[in-house]
Amino acid sequence: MQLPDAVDSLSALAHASRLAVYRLLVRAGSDGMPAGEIARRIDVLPNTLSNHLTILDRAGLVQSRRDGRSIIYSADYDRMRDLLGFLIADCCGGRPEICAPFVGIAEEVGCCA
Amino acid sequence: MQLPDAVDSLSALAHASRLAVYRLLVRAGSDGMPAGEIARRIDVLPNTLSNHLTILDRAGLVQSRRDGRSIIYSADYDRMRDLLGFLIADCCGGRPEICAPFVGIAEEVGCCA
DNA sequence: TCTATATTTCGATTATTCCGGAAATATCGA
DNA sequence: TCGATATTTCCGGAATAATCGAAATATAGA
Repeated sequence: MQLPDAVDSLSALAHASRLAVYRLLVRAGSDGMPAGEIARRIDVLPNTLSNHLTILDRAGLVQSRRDGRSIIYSADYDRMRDLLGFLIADCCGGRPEICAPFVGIAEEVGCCA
Repeated sequence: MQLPDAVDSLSALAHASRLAVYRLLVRAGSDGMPAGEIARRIDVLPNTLSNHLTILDRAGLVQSRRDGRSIIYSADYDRMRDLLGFLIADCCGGRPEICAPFVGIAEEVGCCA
């Protein structure tokens, strides 16, 4: 990942509604969730949500597929891993001790035990 | 970390110059770097950089201390760990397999071996 | 104290983003 | 085909952010 792409992803996530949408989708897993249900849960108008989803999609953070009348959105985990990798990689200027705290952060958070 | 704080941090990083500044600082380690040198390296005017540094500081991502006429800025690693933890924690909706790719990402990136 | 250096603050302009109403598009079932 | 549902697109105004010149503040050294 290059810096401009990282900025795009960070910008997409740097908004209360969009971050809430993204959290919802990563929790929904690969099943994803239709736009309408997202709108109800986050409590935003459908057209406003659509704009937010477009921004997340352009940033590569979510994917979409049509299922009948619904469009199902789901989180792109690869993109998140790339973004985290970019941020974590930044912390190492040849000094492993600096970013040692980041090793195994997933376990520390009580996630993916 | 709560969502509003995460949004603040993400917003602060969602700007090309500020992300570049932050990368510079995490590489500089705890020694930090004076504002003037940052401005030269990133190639932005001192007053513009000062605004960016204020934003990063308010987001809790950097710290500052005075040294003579210079003000030394340094990255706050705890805040970054909290932010990454927040994002990673999001990936686990009771489904450890979803975010398994994030476990040990630091090593994967070739960082902090 | 005076001057130079380092950084910040202020103020104004420009650019960008956010939001919602209205209309358009797509799909399903009758 | 028709009407209902789901979602997107278009467009305008309002709010927010970015940038820079100029002035202000703080420190060091002569």
